[in-house]
Amino acid sequence: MKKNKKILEGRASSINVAKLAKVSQATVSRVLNHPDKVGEETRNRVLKAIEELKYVPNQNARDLVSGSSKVITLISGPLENPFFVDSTASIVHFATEKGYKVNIYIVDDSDIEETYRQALSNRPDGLIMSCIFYDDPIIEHLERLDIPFVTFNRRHRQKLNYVEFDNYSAAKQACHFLYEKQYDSIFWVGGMLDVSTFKYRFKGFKDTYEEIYQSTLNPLDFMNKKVIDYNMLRENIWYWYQKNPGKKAILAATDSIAINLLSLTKEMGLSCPDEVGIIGIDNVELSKHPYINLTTVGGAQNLGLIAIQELIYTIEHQSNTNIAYTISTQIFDRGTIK
Amino acid sequence: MKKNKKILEGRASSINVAKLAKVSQATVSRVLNHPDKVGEETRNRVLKAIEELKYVPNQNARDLVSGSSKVITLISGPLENPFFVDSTASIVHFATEKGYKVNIYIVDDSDIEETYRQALSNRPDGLIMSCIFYDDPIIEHLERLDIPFVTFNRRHRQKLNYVEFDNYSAAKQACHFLYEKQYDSIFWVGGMLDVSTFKYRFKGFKDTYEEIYQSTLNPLDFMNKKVIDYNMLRENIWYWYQKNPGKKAILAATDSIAINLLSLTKEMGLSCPDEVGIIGIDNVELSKHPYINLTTVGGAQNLGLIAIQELIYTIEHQSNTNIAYTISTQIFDRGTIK
DNA sequence: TTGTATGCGTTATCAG
DNA sequence: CTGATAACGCATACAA
Repeated sequence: MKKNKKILEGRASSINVAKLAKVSQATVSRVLNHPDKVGEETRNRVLKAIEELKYVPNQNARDLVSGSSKVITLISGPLENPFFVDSTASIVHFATEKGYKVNIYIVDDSDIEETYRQALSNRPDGLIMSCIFYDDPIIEHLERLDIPFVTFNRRHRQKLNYVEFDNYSAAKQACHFLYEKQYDSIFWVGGMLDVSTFKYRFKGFKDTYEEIYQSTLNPLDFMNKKVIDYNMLRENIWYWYQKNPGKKAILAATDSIAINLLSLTKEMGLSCPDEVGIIGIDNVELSKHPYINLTTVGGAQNLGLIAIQELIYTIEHQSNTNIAYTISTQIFDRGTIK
Repeated sequence: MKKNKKILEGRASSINVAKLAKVSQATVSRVLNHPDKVGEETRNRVLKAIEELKYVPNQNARDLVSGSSKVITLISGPLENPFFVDSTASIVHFATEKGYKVNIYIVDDSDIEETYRQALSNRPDGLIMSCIFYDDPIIEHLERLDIPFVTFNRRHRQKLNYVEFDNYSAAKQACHFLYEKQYDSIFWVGGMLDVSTFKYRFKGFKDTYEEIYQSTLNPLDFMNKKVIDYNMLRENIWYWYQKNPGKKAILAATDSIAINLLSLTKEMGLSCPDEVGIIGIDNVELSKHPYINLTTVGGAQNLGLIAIQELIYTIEHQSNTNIAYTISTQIFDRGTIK
């Protein structure tokens, strides 16, 4: 008895509504989609039945008919990285605003195959991701599947649908900035070079360094690791710090790394910026907090936001033009470089 | 020509596969779901066709048949609040691990009606949320809809399916801690009392304060606002700071507020903890950063994680028992109280 | 082992 | 203005 009632109340379908309102199921559908094409009286009867049964249309069935799911799949990097906090927030806000649901996956550069498989089986209307490698086979797959996608922060070698900072010149700006501030020695901390972001930021740094400092970059003065081993990093930094006289700064490939470096150096007993300067790239929100107050280089716009805007535009206009944004950057001169 | 090929490649259905493999559609379905019930030779033929057409089953259609969607809807508070960063990360990780997709909505205590409507129309297998009011009509609705749900951080008056801190005693602990540290004057910054978290934390503070300090709480010594107006807050804090002699501290209802207060007081020229102590509640990850180093009271476990674990258990075991966790807390004595 | 037929909850087309 | 009816893509009971 009670169960029966529940079924009718909670999981009511348009057929149940139709019966109650003594109309055909088609009419119920019309009331929802083309109310003006239904007689006033009939409409009210249906509306009342809908209310009474707490009827909620099954979006799955709708999607099946329409062929579109109104789902956008977001494959984000880990939220321990404040960059992805910022981008996730922007993406979810904008997409929701536009009537899309956001399916979120959080990945770690590892175990990503399975994520793609699962994500794609949901037939999202679009895919937005950041975790792509410079030579990633997935791109080919996506093109074949003919599903709109965009990458932000990182891009593929093929320059297909991406929104990125001008990574090369961002690092260049950082390096110039340190030079102008008369730093004598720079230590670089980055990530694996199979990722466009790290690849070009490192290149930008290396080229610029060798140009302005007139010497080739010492292999002991940088670290590019997939997963940063903070014990090893501590040792390397310590060695570099002891060896080099003068004014010293660490250039981190991302704000996330820089913020971790703030911890590390403090723990090592090095005060920032007095004994060692630290500068990042990205200009994440967290860097603006006065207790972090990280000097960094970044853009005025949120890459994730640009990417989702473009993706949705592509979806809704069935546009075929390549999404290609390279956002220029500037220095945000705050407290960790003096 | 090209288009035709694309259609077959990208959006192939089981019927297309069936044709190519010269079997019935049902057999294709069987190959996917019960491979052992299909002849070896037939199976291989189907598998080859699947491969060739890059066939991906349409999850929507599957859901429609099965009635279950493997989707969990997460309605989270804003990611500007680090508490929700932590919980979102835990929830997404765990749910994905268990084979669920996570549909994420980010809300702001306002405009939440529409979110519920949209979220529910997707027929998620479960709902996990934090944004509920103490007297929220949605609870009744959810119960009628018979959809598994759990709230974390906040709970409903009815004590239905929640995971929360012991908010009353958390605030009590904070207040006692300040008393032991010989603070003479305490300013409270919280949120609207129509939310269980703020309601009980404030109550815990007020009761404890009046008990140990032997005086009723001065109306000028606290602020409970829905949206914190930092200009007004600055004035109120300034007034309180000037008026009261002795050792002074601000007790924030959440770490998020406390971390903002770190900014505010710094901007006001008050050094923390020397001129004013600050203590929060929640013990978010960010509070552990040595540059923030916030003294706070919180639990060892992540509320979101407990909640998602319980929710999935409920879904998979069709359990009917009420989820009710009240997690006890402790002081994390760091740098913002001396 | 395999095929046929049916239904899941919608929307849309076509008659009436 | 309204009611049948055919898809949408898949899973499954039932036949063969």
